[in-house]
Amino acid sequence: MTIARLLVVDDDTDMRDMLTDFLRRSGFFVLPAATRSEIRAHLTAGRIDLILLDVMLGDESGVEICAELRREHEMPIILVSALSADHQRMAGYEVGADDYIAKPFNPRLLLARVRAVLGRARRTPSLVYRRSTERYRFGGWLYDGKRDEVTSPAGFQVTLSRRETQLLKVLLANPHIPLTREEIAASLDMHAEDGAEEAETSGRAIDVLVGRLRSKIERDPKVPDLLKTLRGTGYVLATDVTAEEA
Amino acid sequence: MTIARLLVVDDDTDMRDMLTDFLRRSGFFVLPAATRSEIRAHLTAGRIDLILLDVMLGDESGVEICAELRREHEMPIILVSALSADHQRMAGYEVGADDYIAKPFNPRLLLARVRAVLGRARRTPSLVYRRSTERYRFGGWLYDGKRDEVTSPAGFQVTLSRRETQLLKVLLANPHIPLTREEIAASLDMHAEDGAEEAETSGRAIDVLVGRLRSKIERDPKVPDLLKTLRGTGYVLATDVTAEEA
DNA sequence: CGCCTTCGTAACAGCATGTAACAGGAGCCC
DNA sequence: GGGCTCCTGTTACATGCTGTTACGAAGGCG
Repeated sequence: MTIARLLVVDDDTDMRDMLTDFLRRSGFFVLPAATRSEIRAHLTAGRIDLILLDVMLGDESGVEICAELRREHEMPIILVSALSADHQRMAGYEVGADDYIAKPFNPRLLLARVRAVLGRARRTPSLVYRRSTERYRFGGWLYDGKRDEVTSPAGFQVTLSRRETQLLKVLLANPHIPLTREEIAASLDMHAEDGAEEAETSGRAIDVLVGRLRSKIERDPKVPDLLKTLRGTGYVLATDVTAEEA
Repeated sequence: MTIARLLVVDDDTDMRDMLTDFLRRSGFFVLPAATRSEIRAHLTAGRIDLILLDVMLGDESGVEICAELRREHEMPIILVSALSADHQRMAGYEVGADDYIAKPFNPRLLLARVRAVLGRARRTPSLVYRRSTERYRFGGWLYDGKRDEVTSPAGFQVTLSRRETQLLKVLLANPHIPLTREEIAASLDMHAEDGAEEAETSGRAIDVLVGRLRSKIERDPKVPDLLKTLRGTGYVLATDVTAEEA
């Protein structure tokens, strides 16, 4: 996970400072802004992951600015406002806001929303559409879905077993997205329904499977940690994935 | 099997996120949508293999949308609804839905239906999942956010554990800004809420963690005190941080 | 200087993970 | 069928990570 860069937009100095301070102390990189032109300046200057936008910006309407930003940029926007009436909330969502928080808000709640929106956005990959079969390139490796073969960065062919192939596919479909063991197991139709109880099987099957895939796919020390372990959680494919022309 | 692309349409954020998340973790590529216009946008932008459509879309009727989509597109549609009465089920089928699932539904069942419906025509995608790299330079050190590695001023690589990495990120995001132990702990999702009481845990976890990070990062006596202690308060990263392009 | 608080850190215990070894099963060839 | 090979889940053990504890050092204050 990279460090998220937030843009806090509010023309009220106190509120802006409070928000900025709070979010900084919560581990975010925060840029404060008060006007439309400052927003533009920051957007031009560097990457922004999320905009916290006050609905009342002096004479300007945050909702309008939100709509405007939405037309030109992709990053998520959270609207902040003292107006919490439902129709106003709807107005926010309709112009494309990812969330709408009413003041005064619980700091914990704000954090939760920010993280939720960031998480959601992180899961929306940027796409490039082309025509192709299904060959995926990831971290130098090539997976050919038609032949069920994997080619190493050096050009060596590696044969994967059924389980290993299934696992790789699930990972390729979810790059950068953490997957728990349970989710992986479900995707592979492992430890099917045990009637009612979540028998949790002997659990370690996924670990061993991941280990086996690693031993075949991560031999190259130049591209390590393709498959990262998330302690207490599961695993992630920590590399970009590209689909290729056949 | 290619990776299927699903469009999940529901105006209820929670339900939509739940569905999206579940299907993604089951190996599908999922695009979420909440409104009629979002549906159109996604359909225009790229291939969709299956649409999961909620019957109640705010003011709009999912059934109507379904009929409309059917007139213009060929892809299969599964209607999802809290209304399970037979006549409504029939209304769904009559407008051309390929299946009709009543909420609340068994996730396994949903998966089975989706896979069944997908067991028909399919094309092939091409997509790119990208992720920006982040590198930060601080006090001679370099942190590579993509590889989670730290390089010393002398050029030696240092491996950080998960917690150490998290801590470093929070510090990098807040250079020169004092952070209390509580703030750090919150950022690391430590000692979550203990129900009601702020149990304060045994407290010293952060101290120990800081110590461990120091032992790895401050070995160079030429650049001491990167990580300063604020007695009675917390810690500060006492150096400038520069973000680098990948 | 004496007392109390805060901090640094070594040692420890619990636990999650990596992995080698094993055993049952499916497919295959003779 | 018998024997072989590969695949796959289980088990057992080694390793590394993480929070806790304990104790001594350092800081603060009268």
